[in-house]
Amino acid sequence: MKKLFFVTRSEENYIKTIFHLGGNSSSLIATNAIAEQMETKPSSVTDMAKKLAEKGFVNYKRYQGVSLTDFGIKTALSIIRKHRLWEVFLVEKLDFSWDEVHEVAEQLEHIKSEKLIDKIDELLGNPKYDPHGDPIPSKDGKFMERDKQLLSEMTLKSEGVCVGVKDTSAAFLKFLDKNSIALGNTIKVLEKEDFDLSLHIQMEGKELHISHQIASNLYIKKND
Amino acid sequence: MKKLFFVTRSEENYIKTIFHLGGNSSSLIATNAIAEQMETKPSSVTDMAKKLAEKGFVNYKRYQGVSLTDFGIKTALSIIRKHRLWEVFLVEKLDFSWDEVHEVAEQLEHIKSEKLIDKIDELLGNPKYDPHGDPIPSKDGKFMERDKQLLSEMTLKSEGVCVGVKDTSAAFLKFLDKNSIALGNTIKVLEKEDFDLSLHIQMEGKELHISHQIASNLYIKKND
DNA sequence: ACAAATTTTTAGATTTGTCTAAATTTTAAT
DNA sequence: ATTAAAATTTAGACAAATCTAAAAATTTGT
Ligand SMILES: [Mn+2]
Ligand SMILES: [Mn+2]
Ligand SMILES: [Mn+2]
Ligand SMILES: [Mn+2]
Repeated sequence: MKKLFFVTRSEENYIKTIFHLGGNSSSLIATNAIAEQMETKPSSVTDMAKKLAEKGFVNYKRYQGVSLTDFGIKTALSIIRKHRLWEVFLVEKLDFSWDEVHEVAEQLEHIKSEKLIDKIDELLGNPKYDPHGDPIPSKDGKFMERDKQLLSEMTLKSEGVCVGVKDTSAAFLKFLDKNSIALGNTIKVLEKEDFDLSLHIQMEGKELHISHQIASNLYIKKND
Repeated sequence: MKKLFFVTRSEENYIKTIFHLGGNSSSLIATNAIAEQMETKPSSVTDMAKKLAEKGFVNYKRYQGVSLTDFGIKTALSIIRKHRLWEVFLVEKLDFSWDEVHEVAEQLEHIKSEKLIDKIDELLGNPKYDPHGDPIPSKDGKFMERDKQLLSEMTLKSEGVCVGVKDTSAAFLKFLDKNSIALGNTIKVLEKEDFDLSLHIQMEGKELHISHQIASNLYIKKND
C-alpha cells in the first residue's frame, strides 16, 4: 500500500532547499533561512511548511522551523540525483560548459519518469560526481561525500588534486576556466602569504598565484 | 526590439493543440474542439483564448473561434520540434520503445533552453522524422510532410514502405510491435476483401492479414 | 422564419502559490 | 525581569488556471 502523492514543482524546490540547508539530520531549519535561499517571503515559507508537513515530507513545529522526514530526505535525494545526472549529461554528451548546466538542470530535475533518469544514468556510465565535484546519490539514495578540503586549509608543501568547487556561480566557474583551473588538475602549495592569505601554488606544472577568495572555494583531495 | 513573452506550460499546450487542430491556415478552430482535445471545459478554453489573443498568439473572434497568428504558428512549431526531437532521443539514445516516448516528451517539450534542443538535434544527426513518422520542423520552422497515403487507400498489387502511423496510441503501437509491423518495412497489397475491407499483404517477405482498422492507421510511401 | 438545439460566453467559486501588512511569539539586551 | 528587536505566523489579497451553472449567441430543422 505505497502511497504515491503528486509532488508539485514548487514543493520539490522547497524540499531540495531544506535538504541543502541541512534539513537532513534532525536539526530544524528556520523559516527565514528557507525564504532567503529561495528568494521568497517568510510568509510563503510558512504556508508551504504546513502543506509539506501535511504530505509527510517534513516535521513542522510552529515558530521553530522544519526538518525533513525520512520520506522527505528520500525525495530530496531523488531530486538531487536527477539534477546532478542531468548536469553530467549536458557536459558529457552535449558539450555544455560547467557554468551553463545548473540553470537547465533546475528545469530537468522536475521531469517525472523513473525510466528516463535510470537510462540517463546508464548512458553516462553511472557517474559518481557531477561537473562541480558534488556526489550523485544512487537510485537507493546512498552517496559518498568525497574526502576533501578547501585549498585555503591545506598545509604548506602538501599536494593533491582539484575535486570540487564550493561556489558554483557561473562567475566563479568562468574565472576558473579563464585561469585554466579545472577539476582533476594536480596541485601543490608552494607558499602561503600571512598578510592577505593568498597562496603561491603549482598547478599542472605551472606556478600560479591564488587569492584567499579563490582558495576558500576550491576543494582538494590530498594525496594519500 | 524583440518582445520576449514568458509563455506558461498551459499556454504552450493550448497553442500546440490549436495547431494540431488545423489552426495554422486562417481557419477558425472552435472552442468546443479545443476543449474536447484537451479534456477540459469550453469555459476554460474561452478564458485562455482571451489570454492568448492578448499575448499575440491567436486571433480570437467571440463565438467564432481562434486561429494562430504567425507568431503563434512559430511558437507551435518550436514546441512540436522539441517534442519530436525528444522522442527521437528517447528511442535512439535511451532505448525507449515508440509507445513509451510520448508521455515523457509531453514534459520535455516545455524545457526552456534553445541551446539544449539545438544540441540534442545535433547529437541525433538532425533527424527529419520522429519515431512515429511525423516530420520534425527545423529550427526556422520549416518541415516537409512526407508523400504518403493510408494502407487502406492503396491499390491492389501496389508496393511501398511503412513510413508512419496515424493512431499513435500505446495500444496500437504495441499491437504493431507484436505483429512485427515497423516503420521501414516493405509492403505489398496482395488482396483486398470487399466485405470487411480487410487486406492480405506481404510484409518483409511474409504474408499477413490486416483488418481495415489497422490499414486505415498505417501510412505507406508508395514505391516510385 | 422562428422555435429548438447547440455552442459559446459570463459570472462566480476553487485551488495553488504567492504577496503585504498586522499580530504574535521567541530571542536578545539592558 | 522587562523591554526592544527579530523571527514567525496569520489575515486578507491577488494572479493563474480551472470548474459549474446560468445567460447569451449561433446554428439547425421544419
Ligand atoms: Mn546545479
Ligand atoms: Mn552541480
Ligand atoms: Mn508524441
Ligand atoms: Mn511522435
